[in-house]
Amino acid sequence: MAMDSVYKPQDVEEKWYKKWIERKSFSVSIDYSKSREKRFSIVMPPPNVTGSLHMGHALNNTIQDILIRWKRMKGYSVCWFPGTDHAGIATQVVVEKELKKEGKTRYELGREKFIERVWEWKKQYGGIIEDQLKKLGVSCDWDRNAFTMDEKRSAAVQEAFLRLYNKGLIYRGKRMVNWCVRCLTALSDLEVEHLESEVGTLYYLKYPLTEPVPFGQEEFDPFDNPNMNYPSFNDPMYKQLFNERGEMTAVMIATTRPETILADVAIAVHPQDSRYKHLIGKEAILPLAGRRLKIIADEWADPEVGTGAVKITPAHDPNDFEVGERHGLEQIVVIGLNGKMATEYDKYHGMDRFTCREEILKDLKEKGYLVKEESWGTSPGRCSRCGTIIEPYLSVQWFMKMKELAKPAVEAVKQGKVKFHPDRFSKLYLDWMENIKDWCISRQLWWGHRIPVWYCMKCNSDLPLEQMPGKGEIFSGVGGGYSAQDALEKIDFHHWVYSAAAKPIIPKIKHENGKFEVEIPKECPDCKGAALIQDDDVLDTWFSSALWPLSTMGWPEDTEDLGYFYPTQVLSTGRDIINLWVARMIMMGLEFKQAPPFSDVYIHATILDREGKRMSKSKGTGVDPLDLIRKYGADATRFGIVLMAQGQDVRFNEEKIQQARNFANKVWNAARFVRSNLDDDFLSHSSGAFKLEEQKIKFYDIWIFSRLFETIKRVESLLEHFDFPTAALRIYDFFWDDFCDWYLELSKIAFQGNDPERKKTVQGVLYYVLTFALKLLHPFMPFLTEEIWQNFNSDRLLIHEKWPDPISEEKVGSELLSKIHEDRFQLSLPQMQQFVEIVKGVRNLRAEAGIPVKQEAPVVILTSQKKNLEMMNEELMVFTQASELKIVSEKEAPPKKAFSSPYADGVVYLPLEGVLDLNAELSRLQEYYNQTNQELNQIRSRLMNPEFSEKAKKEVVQTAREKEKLLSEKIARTRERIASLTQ
RNA sequence: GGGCGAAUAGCUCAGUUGGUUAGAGCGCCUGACUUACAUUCAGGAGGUCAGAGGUUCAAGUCCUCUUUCGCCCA
Repeated sequence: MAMDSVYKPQDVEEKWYKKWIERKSFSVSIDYSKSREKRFSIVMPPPNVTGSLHMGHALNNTIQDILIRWKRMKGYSVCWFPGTDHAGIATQVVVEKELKKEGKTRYELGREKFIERVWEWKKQYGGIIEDQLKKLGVSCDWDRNAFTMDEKRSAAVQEAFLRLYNKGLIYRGKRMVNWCVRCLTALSDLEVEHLESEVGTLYYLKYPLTEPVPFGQEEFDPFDNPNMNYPSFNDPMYKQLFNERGEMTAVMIATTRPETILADVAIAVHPQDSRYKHLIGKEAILPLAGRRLKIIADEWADPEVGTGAVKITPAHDPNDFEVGERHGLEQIVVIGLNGKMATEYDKYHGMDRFTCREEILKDLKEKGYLVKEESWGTSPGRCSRCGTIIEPYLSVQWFMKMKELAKPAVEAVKQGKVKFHPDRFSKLYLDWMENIKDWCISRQLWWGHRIPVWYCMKCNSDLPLEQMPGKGEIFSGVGGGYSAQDALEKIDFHHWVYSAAAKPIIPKIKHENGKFEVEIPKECPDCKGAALIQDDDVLDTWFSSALWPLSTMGWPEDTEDLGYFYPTQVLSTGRDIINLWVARMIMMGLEFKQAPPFSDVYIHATILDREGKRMSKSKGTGVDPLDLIRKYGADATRFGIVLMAQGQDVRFNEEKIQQARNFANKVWNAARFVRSNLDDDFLSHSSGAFKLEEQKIKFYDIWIFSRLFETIKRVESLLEHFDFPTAALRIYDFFWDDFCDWYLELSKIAFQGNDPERKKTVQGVLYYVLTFALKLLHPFMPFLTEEIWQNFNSDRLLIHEKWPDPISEEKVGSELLSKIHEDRFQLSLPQMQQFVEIVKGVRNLRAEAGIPVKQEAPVVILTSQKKNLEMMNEELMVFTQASELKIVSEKEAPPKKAFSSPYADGVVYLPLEGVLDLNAELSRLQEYYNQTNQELNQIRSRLMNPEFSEKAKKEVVQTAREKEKLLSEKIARTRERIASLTQ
C-alpha cells in the first residue's frame, strides 16, 4: 500500500461521497431506545432552487455538517433534513427570461401552461445546488429531501393557511402595500430595502389659496418668532405667500415626489403650528389640476420638516393613507401597477412615473409654482429582488395578524427556550417582534402556493368595479400579444379578487387517520352555483419557509419523524434572515406544535469580499466555492472557510484556504510517515487496545497523550459553544505544532535506534494519537480523514467511528493511559517544556553563531535539573545537533569562551572558542541583560507597591513573586557571563 | 433619527471573567531540497493595540467622548 507524497483531493472525494451514500451513512433509522437527549436534528435552510452555491451556503453547510458528523460520531440519533425553496419571484423571472428568448410571454402561455413550464425547468436545473452541496461533503439525509412546492409541503401550506384563517389570524383587506412595478407584485416590508445616503431633491411648491387669509391680530408675527424651534417665515422665499396687506394668498409645501401631486386631496399642517393655525379649514388650489384641497390639521405634519405644511396623497403614501383614513379623505390613484401614470390628465397619462416627475416640474416651473429645490437625503424603498423603487400601493391583499402570534415567540426567547448565538441577536429579534406589523402574504405571481380560497362568480358579479387604474397596463403593457378579449376577461377577473367586498369561500379540512386533506368547494354555499373561481394570488415564499421545520418532517400528518425529531436542536443561518425567516419559524412552530422548532440559533459570520463589501454576483465580486473546491479540494475549502469565519463580518482571503490546503497535506504526510513505520503485523492487532510497555515510555510519549486529551476536551467544549473557528485552530495547532514538529521528529529516534521494544511503544503511540486526531478532524475534513483512515482500518468507515472520549480512553484504552495523571507521569510535562526551551535556545545560538546546518557543535548545559536532563540525553544530542553534550550542575564553572543563553532552569552554552566574536556576543548579552532588567524593574515596582499585594489576587501576587525570582536568576547568570567574557 | 458591531504586525484575523514579555497564518529577511511533507524545515525582523479622558494596585480588555468604517431598523 503506497501513499502519494502529495494529497490529491480530486482523486478521492467523489469516491467517498458515493461510498457514504451506498452504506447509508447519512440515513438514520428511528430508534426509540435513544432518549430525547440522544437525538439530534437540524433542518437545512433551504437554498433557493434557482441559486448556485455561494460562500454563505458553503460556510453555513460546513458548520451544519461539522455539528452533524460530530454528533453522529458521539452516538446520537442524528438527522439533517435537506431541501430547496421554490423562490417565487426568482424562479418565475428565470423561466420568463427563458420564454422571452423564444419570443413568448407567460400571458400567452396562460397560467397552467406556464406553471408546467416552471416544473420542467425545475426538473432540469433545480438539482444543481444539491449537487454542489454534495461536492462540499454535506452528510444530510437525502432520502428526506424536501421541496417547498412538493405535495407534502403544499399540504402543509394549505393546512396552515386555513387554520390561521379560521382562527381569524389571516384576513383580506384593502391596505397600503409595497408594490414592485417591475415584478408586478406586492411585497412584505422585509422584502423592501432602504439604501442609505441616496441624494434626492426636496421641491418647494406654492399652492394658491382660494381666498386671502389674514392673520389674527394678537397672533404671532410670522416673520419674527425666535422662540420657536422650527423655522419662521424669515426666509425671503415666504414673502411671495403674502399680499401687500399681509394676508396669506398661498401656502407652500415641500415634497420629494411632485409626480404624485395629481393625487393630492388635502394639505396638512400641525394643529399647534402657529404659522398655519389660521389656515385650517380653508382651501387651496392644486396647481396644474385646479382641484380644491382642504387644509386640515393633523399631527403627521412635522413643523420642523420642509415648510411645515405637507400635501396629502392617501393613495400613494403610507403615512398619507393613514391621515386620509383619519379625516375621511378621498383616495385618488394616479400611478398604475406598472409604474406608468394612470390619470385622467391626458398630458401625463401613460408616462413613466419618473419621466412624469420631470415633466410636471417643468410645468410647475413654467407657471411659477416651483419656488425652490433643495438637495435632500432620501432612502426610497427598493425591491430586494430587482432594486426597482417601490411604489406604495393601495390594494386588496391577504395579511397575517402578527401581534398575537408574536407574543409566545417573544416569550420563548425571553425565557431562554430559544437561544441565539451570539446572544446579541436576540435583541435584534425582540426589537422587531415587539414592534411587529401585519404581514402581507399575498403575491401577484403564478409560481407559488395558490391561496386556497374560492369566490362565487355569480354572487359577486354585481360588485362595483374597484378603482384600479393601471390594471389594464399589466396585460397590454407587459403582456405583449395578449388579445383584447383575454385581457378584458382578466381584468374582470381581477375585479373579483381585488374587490375587498368579494366573499371568500373557505374549503373544509378533512382529518382522517392522522392525515389532512383540503376539500375543494364544489358549489357556492349561498346560491349553490358551481361557477367558483380560486383566488388568483399565491402566498409569499416565506410563508412556506416559515413552516419548514414542520413540513420537512411531514406535518400536518402525524408522522414518526415529527414525533421523534421535532423540535430540532440547532438552526444555523445568516443574520440577514433572522426576522424574515427565523422569527416566523418560531411563531409557526409555537402555533402548530406548541414548541419552538429549535432550541439554539447559531448566526454565522458574513463573508465579505476583499474590500469589505457584500459579495455581489452582478459586480463580479463573488467568490465561487466550487472554484475553491476544484483548486484546493473540498476539505481545504471547508476548513479554510471555517478558519476565516471569526467574528461577524469577515473579508474573504484565499490565503486561509491555502493554509487549510497545506494543513491537509501535512496531515496526509504525517499519516504517510506513521503508516510507513507500522508493519502489517501491528495493524492486524490494532483494532483492540494496544499495550504500552511502561518501562519503555518516555516523557514525550506522555506529553503527546496529554496534549491530545487536552485538545479533545477543548475542541468538544468549543463545538458545544458554537466556536467553530477556534475549534479548527486547536486541531490545527495540535496536529502541526505538537504532533508533527515535536512528537513525530522525536519518534524518529526510536526508529533509527535498535531497541525493538521502544520501537513498538512508539508505534503504539503514533497509531493511537494519529487515529484519534483523525476522528477529531473528521467533521471538519471528512474526505481526507476517511481516505487516510482506510490505510489503517480498511474494514471500517471513519464516519461511523466513535468520537474520542478522553475520560473513558484513559480508563480502558490502555492500561498505561489510566496512569498518566499519576505524579511520576505528570513530571513529563515540565520535562518536555525544558526540552523545548533548551532545543530552541541552542538552535537560536547556532543561528546567531552562524554554524552551518549540517555541522555539529559541542553543547554545554548548566542546570539545576541535572537528573532530568540526563534522562533526555539522547534526544537533546539529536535535536541540538551536539557533537558532544555536557550536562553539569549549575554550581560548576561555565565554559569560558562560549555563546550562551539562559533558560528557565539554567543556561545553555555553545563553547566555540575559535569562532566566537567576543564583541558581538558581549553586545548580544548586554542587550538581553537590559531587556531582562527592564522587565525585572517593572515586576519589582509592582511588588513594592503595597496596594498591589493587598488588593490583587493571591495567585497573581504569587506568580509575580516567582517571576521576579526567575528574572533575577536570569540576570545574575547573564551578569556572570558578561563578567567571564571580559576577564 | 434609533440600534448593533468593528478599528490590534505590511495584509487577513485571534486575544476568556482586567493580571507575566499582546499571538496566528500569509508576506518579508537569513539559512536548509535533512528518505512524511519545499503545500516543507530551522532561525529572525516587524505592534504608542484608532484618538482623548476616566475607573483601578493593574486597561488591548471596563466607562465616557471623538474620528473612521460596516450592518440593521424607521
